[in-house]
Amino acid sequence: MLHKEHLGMAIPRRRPQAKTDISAIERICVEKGMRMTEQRRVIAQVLSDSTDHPDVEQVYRRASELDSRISIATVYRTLRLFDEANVIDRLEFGDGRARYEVSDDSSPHHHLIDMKTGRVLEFENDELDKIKNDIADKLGYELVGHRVELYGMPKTGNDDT
Amino acid sequence: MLHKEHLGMAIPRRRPQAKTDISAIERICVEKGMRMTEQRRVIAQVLSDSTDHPDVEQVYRRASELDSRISIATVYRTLRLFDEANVIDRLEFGDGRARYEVSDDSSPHHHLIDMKTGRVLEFENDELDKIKNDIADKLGYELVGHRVELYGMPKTGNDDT
DNA sequence: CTAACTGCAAAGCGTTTGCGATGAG
DNA sequence: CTCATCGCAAACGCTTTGCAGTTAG
Repeated sequence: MLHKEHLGMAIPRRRPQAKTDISAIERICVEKGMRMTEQRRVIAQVLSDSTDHPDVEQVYRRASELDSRISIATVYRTLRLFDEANVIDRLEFGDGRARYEVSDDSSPHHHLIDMKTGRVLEFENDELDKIKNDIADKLGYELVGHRVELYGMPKTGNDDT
Repeated sequence: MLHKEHLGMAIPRRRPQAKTDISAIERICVEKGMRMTEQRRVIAQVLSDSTDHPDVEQVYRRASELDSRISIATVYRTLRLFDEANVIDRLEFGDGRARYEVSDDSSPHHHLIDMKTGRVLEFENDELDKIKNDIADKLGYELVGHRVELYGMPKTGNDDT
């Protein structure tokens, strides 16, 4: 999993956020006229409790621990639903399966994938965000989405799990 | 939430590159002790002639036109081979299938996907490349790969070339 | 009560692979 | 000749979906 980072630079770790997310998700479900089933509540719980970037299988396993009545089909359906409602973000790190994280518009970030351990680090960089927008603008586009992923090998001296 | 639908026909928008690519690919094949079969030659030809970012199906179709004896399994195998030999780059724009382009170390670039037409624009940005490296470095990593994709909607007044 | 939702199992889709046949070196 | 490579079709891994039963509102 993701532990505290050792480098004190501008490396915002993921906020150990409170259950506000769950109610946020529930609120949006209600707003969109969706039914708040036990399964959705559990999956929302799992997502907001996760500090990593779980794939479907992982969400399924974590949800099953809380409530064994959940099927993986429902996990797939629910994750897609939440993604479309912009409550969570679907990530793809190139290994074929999707990963998810709770959306957080207030602190947009990107990912660096540790090619040795598979760990995923998050980082923010305002300059990068600015350049992205400038480029899109210069090309005549309004930026509606983006994907910035860095893949790196830990430098020697970098203690890793 | 990045779901693109019609990325089907990306319009050519790549700098015209010389056929030197073919010999470059052949050279590398030989260097690595691989056999230069007719199939590989044809696929290399297709790739270096492509100015867009064809997916496997498209490479298969274009190759078939040049030589009908090619099977899609060979296209998959060859593309993977070329990718591993770093002759071509595998791209993923989020629609589930892989796309390919001939590598060009001399002018690293990124992609902006037109969400309206599916067209893929390429752009270079040294500052962006520098920031990427700085971030990886600061996090304790050596950058071994990256993926920067922008998704944009054409601004009004954008002359769709 | 009834439309939305779920579980299950089957299907879908892009990609990979086992195997016997083929051909490059 | 011999082994890398090929074509074919079956298998694979992740994801979606049709259907009949369940449940939130």
